[in-house]
Amino acid sequence: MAAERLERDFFARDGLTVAKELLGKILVHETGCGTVRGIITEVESYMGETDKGSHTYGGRRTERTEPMYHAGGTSYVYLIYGMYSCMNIAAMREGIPQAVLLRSVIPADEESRRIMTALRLEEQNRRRARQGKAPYTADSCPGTLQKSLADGPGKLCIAMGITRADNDIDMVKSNKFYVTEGQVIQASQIRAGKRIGIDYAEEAADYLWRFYL
DNA sequence: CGGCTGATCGTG
DNA sequence: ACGATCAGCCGA
Repeated sequence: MAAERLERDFFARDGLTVAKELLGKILVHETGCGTVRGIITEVESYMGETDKGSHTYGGRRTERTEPMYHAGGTSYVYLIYGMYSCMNIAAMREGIPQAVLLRSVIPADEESRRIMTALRLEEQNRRRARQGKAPYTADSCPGTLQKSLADGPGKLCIAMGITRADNDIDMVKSNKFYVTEGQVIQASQIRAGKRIGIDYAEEAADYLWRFYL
């Protein structure tokens, strides 16, 4: 019944190939609230030390970027803007820091939808508590919260319960955090666009290295 | 549009 | 040690 897990050879390819191939695959995370499965619908490629948009541009191999230098299939989860996590999967092999940023998923089944909604509601209510506002209930929350569950890298991590505790995990070996086969995607279903949020990357900001269904 | 938020990393 | 920077999200 359970779909087949992606192995090392899948991830041990270049970052553009791995990114496009990840579309339609299923990200699986076992959380305290249950197992969440998300169909990957939007990704971006970060192509290593020569890519001005990458954290590893110019060979910045630091404690933070270390997971990108690890074997293809290694998770790279980092904190952005002081409040959100972003989830990447390393491509290629040890020493070559290419990676794929996961930007958007949709729930793969009803159970996953339930968990994602609960996790997003929980996060939203933490915000409301800081603002001194009454918490939402499942019924009183804005409809957009239900419809835009995990469409953005920060929201994806919230909805799938991904935190920095999930950083530098070998997703080929882990039993709690991995990727499986999913939908068959035709090349004609894949759109490409500019990567988001890297205005500082000069000409690299215009490369069409974002892929989505 | 601006505010939120804190780890990270280059610079002194 | 310090401070600018950020591969986002939300609400006005």
